[in-house]
Order: sequence, then structure tokens, then C-alpha cells
Amino acid sequence: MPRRIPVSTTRPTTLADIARQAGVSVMTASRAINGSGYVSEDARKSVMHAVEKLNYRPNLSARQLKVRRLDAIGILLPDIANPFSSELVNGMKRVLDPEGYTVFIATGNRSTRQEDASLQSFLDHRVDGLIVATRGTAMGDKALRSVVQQGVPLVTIGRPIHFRGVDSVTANHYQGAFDAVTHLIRMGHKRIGFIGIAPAHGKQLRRYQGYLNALREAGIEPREEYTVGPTEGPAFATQEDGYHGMLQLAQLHRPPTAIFARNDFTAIGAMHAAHTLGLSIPDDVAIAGFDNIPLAAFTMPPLTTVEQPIAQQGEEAARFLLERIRGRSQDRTATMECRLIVRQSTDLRLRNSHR
Amino acid sequence: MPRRIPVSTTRPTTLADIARQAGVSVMTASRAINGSGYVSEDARKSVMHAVEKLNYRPNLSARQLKVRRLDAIGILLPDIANPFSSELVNGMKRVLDPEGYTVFIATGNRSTRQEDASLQSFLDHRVDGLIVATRGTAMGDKALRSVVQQGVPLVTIGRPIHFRGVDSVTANHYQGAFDAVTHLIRMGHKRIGFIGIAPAHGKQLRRYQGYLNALREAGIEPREEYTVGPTEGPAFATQEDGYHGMLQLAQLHRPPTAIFARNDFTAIGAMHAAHTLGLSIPDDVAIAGFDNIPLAAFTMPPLTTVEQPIAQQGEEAARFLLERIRGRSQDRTATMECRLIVRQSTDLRLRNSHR
DNA sequence: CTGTTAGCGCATTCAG
DNA sequence: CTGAATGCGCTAACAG
Repeated sequence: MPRRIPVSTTRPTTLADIARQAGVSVMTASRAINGSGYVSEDARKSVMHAVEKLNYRPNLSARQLKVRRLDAIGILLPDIANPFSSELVNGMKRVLDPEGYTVFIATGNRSTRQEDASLQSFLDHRVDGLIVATRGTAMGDKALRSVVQQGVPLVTIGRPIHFRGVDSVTANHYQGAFDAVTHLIRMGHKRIGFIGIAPAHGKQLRRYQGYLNALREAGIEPREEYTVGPTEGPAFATQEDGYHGMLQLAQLHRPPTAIFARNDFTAIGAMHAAHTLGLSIPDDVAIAGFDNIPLAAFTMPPLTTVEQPIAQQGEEAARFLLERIRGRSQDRTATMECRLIVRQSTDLRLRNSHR
Repeated sequence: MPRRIPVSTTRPTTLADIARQAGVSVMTASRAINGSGYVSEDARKSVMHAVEKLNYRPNLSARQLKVRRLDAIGILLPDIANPFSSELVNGMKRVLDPEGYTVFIATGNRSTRQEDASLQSFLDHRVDGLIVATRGTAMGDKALRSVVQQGVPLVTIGRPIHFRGVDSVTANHYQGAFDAVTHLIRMGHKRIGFIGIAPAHGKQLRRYQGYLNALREAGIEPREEYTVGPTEGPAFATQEDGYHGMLQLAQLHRPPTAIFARNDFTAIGAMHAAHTLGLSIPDDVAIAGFDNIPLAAFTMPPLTTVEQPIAQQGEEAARFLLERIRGRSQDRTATMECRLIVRQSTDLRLRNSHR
């Protein structure tokens, strides 16, 4: 770690400054400011006046050293480029803010190394609790286990956890995918492709399992050549993946008549490829996505997709975390249901709709 | 602020624990761990061993109390739902990480109140510096001014600043918009609409000024009815705004033959409306956006747009901040050039391209 | 109601 | 090379 130079020459005002200015003891000033213990109206007033005048703000590091509480929660996100992260944070803040907790966000940028670094940083700052929404990896799990062992309250989102001491909330991705694919089958499709992951890596992907089982329950045996996608780890699938996946599937002898894409970005890439190939949607190929990103209602045609209750997951995770912080020790898990939203990319009969 | 209950029962290991375990004084342990001062190889080894064994991590709050430095930077973002925020953070981390700084992110959620709260929280935690990328508002400016007065190094991004003591970096939105509209004019358009802001609120919007001046320089007098958009403050314009804006413009007696949208989301909404109205793009109406979000290359047809160097802005801001932290006191400003990317939404002759 | 004492965990003195 | 004393800013605990 490189050398550093002192930050600032002007020291912020301290409680002692306030006490001096207000003509009371440091302790009285503290009490007045925190509203703890009894303080005479006179003393309170002059303290508050000094606070205003000197623009005083408590040094939270000092306070934390004493009370062993930072009143801050760390949130570890896979990245911040998508509406998912945003909604999640909104949900959390909705319950954390009123309780006086500050929320700090860090991202792992889909790199395990960065993820660990961010996590460690939160721990070093002694946050009061952690909400982790990054995708599961072996290395990540090890780090999380150590978090729990250190007694730091932890809640995960959208990530199956294999040890105790953790709460977790997730959406039922399996069911959502199952519903979407069942919808495609009901629309008459029998050859249904999946874009978003290489077949060999699909074991862990619940969306993919939902796809497979929907087919099987309908008596359709999944065909391996109908599954295309990135091979490198369980990464996020992008528009590019969708685009190239669609091109690849279209080259098959008997190409799929419907596509279930791992997420909306992938679906949009696939739609684009379909247009490029002169295929009309949904007549030549129906396409469904997952996540219901805001843009999904604005593609041409509007995209059938699965909506997961994102903000609610954030809220529930935050509630779980608060309970943990307050002493609950049993593990809790919440699974939220997803909702299929049918639009014209799979069903032409529908009216043009943005909902 | 509500009552809280102690966070954890198991105290993290402290330097004293390490010293005891290693059989040295606290000071020697500190020196060994921080690599400061002379420590015998023996002592160093046994300290390091104790660190491993007890899983020691320095308490940063305690350290910060002493050295008055947190080695952390606060980043205030308007929201985290878009690729812009993400790239910005990537750029910053690229320069801040190697210097040993941790980056914490907070969002204002496009609400001045939340923005102030997040800012205050960073200050209360005594971060070493602040990068603010939220949109400018009067109230926000007041808060920032006070930040500067407190001697906290501050850099803003994409936000004109009207007082001294601050560095700022921004893209040349004016020029980018000017180029885009000039391109539309060169493509033969004379009736060009702007979607994304109400005319009365456009004074502060450089993208809008670029639009106006490009028209004027080409000898085209801007027509007020060709500008449509949200009236409530200088908010972010969405797909919905684009959709409704396009519908509105299409109802005019002589509707525009080309649209310059405030950003890509707005442009995509406008494209959707055009499709709905049975207008073909770019034959009936050409559409250009701004930002070059990843999806812009995947719309139908691919969207002409303006790219701003986002990561570079993040990097430059971080560099400025480091210099400030290290003592530079002159103000610096950087303006980055934007780049027009012409795709089929304005020029059919182009090949289908994702670049 | 108010002040004094003590100590949170660490690093900067200053003596060995 | 090492250690003891000191204090960063704040608050819990105990006297007044």
C-alpha cells in the first residue's frame, strides 16, 4: 500500500469545541446531541446553537470505536449497470433508511477477486451487516463462510447458500422459467431453444432447469443442440450472446420455432438477429426473455418476459438483516414468486401494451 | 434515530491480541503489520503468524481516528440503473484501487433529499474525498459548497460548477448534440424535433443548446412545437417520455422528419412509437439518440447516437481527486470530446453493424 | 440534571 | 530494533 499524505489541514469541529462554545461539559453536549439522558432545556439550546454555528458533525469513526456499531450496512452487488441492482437497493433503503442505517454499495464487477476485496473492505470498516447479491462461486462461498464465522450478520439474495448462519431471499427462477416455456408450448411450439448458457454449465442455472423440465413435463425431450450460450463460467449473458446464439440456432437443419432467453438483454440480442435474418417475430420465431427490464415493453415487438419482484426481495433481505442484527439466530429463507408477462413477441393477438 | 442493540457478542481480534499471541508489544505488532519502522525478522514472522492464526484485520475506524485518513473515497451517483454509472465507477476504480483507496458508492435516486443525505453520510464517515456525478440543482450546489468549505477534496462529473475549490470533468454534450443534429441536417432533414425536455427547461441542458445552435447555424429557425418532453425539473428522460413525445410530434400538422432524442432510452421509446404509428425508420422519420448504451446497437434499426467517453471521465475525475488529496489547490477542469456514431436509424445505406 | 473518569483500537511520539 | 506513554473523538458508567 503506497504512502499517503495528510488529507486536510483544517480539522473538523469536535464535541470538545461544541462543549467549550456552549459552556458545558463534553458529556452534556453529547447527551444533548444524541437525545440520550436528561439535559436541561437551557443547556440543550446552547449546545444546539453551537452545533449550528460551528457546523458540527459527529465523527462516526470515533463513535463506532466506542459503541461498536457503525449504523451502516454494506451491499455487495454483481455490478451496477442494470435496473435489477437499482431496484434492489431501492427496496433495501426503503426499510433501512427509516431505521437510521446508512447503505454503502460496492461492486464485484463480476470478478471474484474484486468481490472479495469489496467484501473485505466492508468487514474492515466494521459494517453492522452485509447483504450480498453476487452470483455464487466457490471462492465467494468461502469468503462468506468466514463472514458468518466472524459473527457479522449476512443475508444473500438470489444465491443458494450451503451453510448455516445465513438468511437468504431469492425469486423462484425455476418456476418463472417453467411458466415461460410452458406458455411457449401452449402456443403450439415444440422446438424450443435456450440462449444464454453452454449446456455443460447449466446445472447450476435454475432458469435453465425450469426450461428443461417444462419441456419434459410436456413430453418433449430437450435437444442439446438447442441450447447455446457462453461457456466461460456462470457469467451474465449479454445482447451479444443473444445475437450470436440466435444466428447459431438459425443455422440448424430444423431450427427452433421459439426461443427462451436467459434474460431480456439476451432476448433483445436474439430479436435483433432474427430481424437481421429476415425472420418475423413471433410468426417465424417466438422469443421470450426474463427480468422484465423497462426496455422490454419497448422492443419491436414488445417482449414476453418473466418479472421477478425485485424491490420486494430487497425489502425482505433488509428485514431479515435487521432481525439478525437484533439477535435472531435461526436461519430464514424467502422465495418470491415470479410472474409471466405475455407480450407480442410470443403472442400476436395481444394488443400493443407497455404494461 | 431509533434505539439499537449491540451488534455482535464476539469481539473481533485486536492488535493487543496479536501482540500477546506473538509475544511482542502492541507497537511492534503494528509496525510489522504496516511495514513501518524497523522490525526484526523474528518478530515480524511471529506477528504475521499470529495475524494468520487469529484472522486479524485492523479496525479502520480506530486507525482513522489516529491518522485522520480513511483511505476511502465516496462516489455519489444519480442512480445505478444504467451503464453510465457502471462505466464511470470502473474508470475510477482503475485509478483508485492501485493507490489503496476503497470506493464506496451511494445514490441520490434523483431526489435532492436523498442526495444530501448520502453526501452527509460520506462526510460523517470522514471519507478522504468525494466524486459527485449527480445532476446539478440549487440545493445540491449549496451542499457541495459546504463540502468544499470543510476542506474535503471534491470533483464533479458532468455538472457545471459555479464556485471555486472544485475540479470537474465533463463531456462536451453541446458539441455531441451539435454534431448529431448537423448530421441529420446533412441527411437532408429540415424539420427536426427534440424529445426529452420541455422548451422552458432547456436553458440548462447542453444537449438541447447544441440542438438549437446546429439548427441556427444551418439557417433553420427552431420551432417551439418541435420540442417536447417532461416539464418537471431537469430529470432524466425515459422510454415513456420518448414514446409519448413521438406521439405528440406526429400529431402536428407538419411533423418533424427527424428526431434528436435527449438520450438513448428516450430514442428507443420514440422508435417504438414510430413503429406503432406505422412510420418506418429512417424513411418516414430518422431518429438519433445520445449515450450509446449497449442496447443502442441492437434496436431495429440500430440507433444512431453520440458516444461519450465515460470510463475516461471516471479516470480523470479520480486522478484529479488524488491530486487534490495530495495537496494541489488550483482548480482543474477537463472536457472530453464526444463521438457521433451513425447507424441505420438515420442512414439506411449503412451496413448492419454492432459497433 | 451535570461532570469526571476511563477506555474503545490504533499509531505517533519519545526513550531506551 | 523495541516498548511505554499518550491521545485521536466519543460515550458508558459512575458519581455528584
